[in-house]
Amino acid sequence: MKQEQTVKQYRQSRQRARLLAILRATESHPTATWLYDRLKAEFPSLSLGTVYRNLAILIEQGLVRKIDSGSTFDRFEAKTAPHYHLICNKCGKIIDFEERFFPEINYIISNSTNFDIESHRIDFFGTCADCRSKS
Amino acid sequence: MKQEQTVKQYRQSRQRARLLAILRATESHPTATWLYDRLKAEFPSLSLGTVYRNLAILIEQGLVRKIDSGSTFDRFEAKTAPHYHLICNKCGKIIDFEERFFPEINYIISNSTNFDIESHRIDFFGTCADCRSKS
DNA sequence: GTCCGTGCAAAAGCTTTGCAGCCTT
DNA sequence: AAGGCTGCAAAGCTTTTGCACGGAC
Repeated sequence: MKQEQTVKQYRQSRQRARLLAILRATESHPTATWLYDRLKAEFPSLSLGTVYRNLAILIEQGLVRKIDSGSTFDRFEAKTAPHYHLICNKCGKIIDFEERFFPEINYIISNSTNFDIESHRIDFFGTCADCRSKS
Repeated sequence: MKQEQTVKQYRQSRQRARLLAILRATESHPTATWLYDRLKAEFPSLSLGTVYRNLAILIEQGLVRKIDSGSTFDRFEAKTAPHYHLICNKCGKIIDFEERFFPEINYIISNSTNFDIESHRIDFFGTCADCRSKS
């Protein structure tokens, strides 16, 4: 949350490199613990603190984004093209939706407020196909 | 998060009634602690647990909504007309924006996915007028 | 050699919950 | 009288942090 004024110099770290690789390779939007479990297979002595610290660094570098999914814990994703999220009310799964993007709404809103808009996020809530077929 | 199958019978509670009243009377999007402090003035022996329990009940009744503001703590609002949020990146303030609503995007997205969309939320991020004038 | 990154463990912060007694119905 | 609601305190969970050591540069 805190923003550094000076640009930090980061060293290379195998843990962080792999963390980013895993995040990029997965379709899901993992929690810190999930990433920890996954990474622990490669680094048996890994600690959760390292995962959080590296996630914070990757976020600061703009490579990763934190998602507020409405749960008690955060989810993360590697940042790619702008996209929205479909969040299932039943199972909590998050699905990316990249086919349509509405950049114009930033201007629509900017023009009718004295708020300086830089970005927006849209989350759609409903029921995913899996959960629908189960009921 | 857990959803009850059976419909619960709620009794009246002065604390809950006042909690909702305060939430409806405020323009801000308070945290649980803010509501606690406010309500404690009326109920000196109030406990934070009661605030959380009543917020959960009000949410289940559909009268209150929890907002994921990207902070470490939750914010709440009494549910009214559909609206979006302008969230200030500098001070964290949340401003309601009710002038424009885009119900049609639910259909746009529904039509190009097999996701059953019930609702959406849009949050705009940027800088509020106060913070802009300060810099 | 410097000092960032890591592991370990403790701490922090917000939220939830068990329990006994009170209040609503 | 039954059972939700409350206060109190303890517990729970996710996330953060202090410290000493190892690794990157």
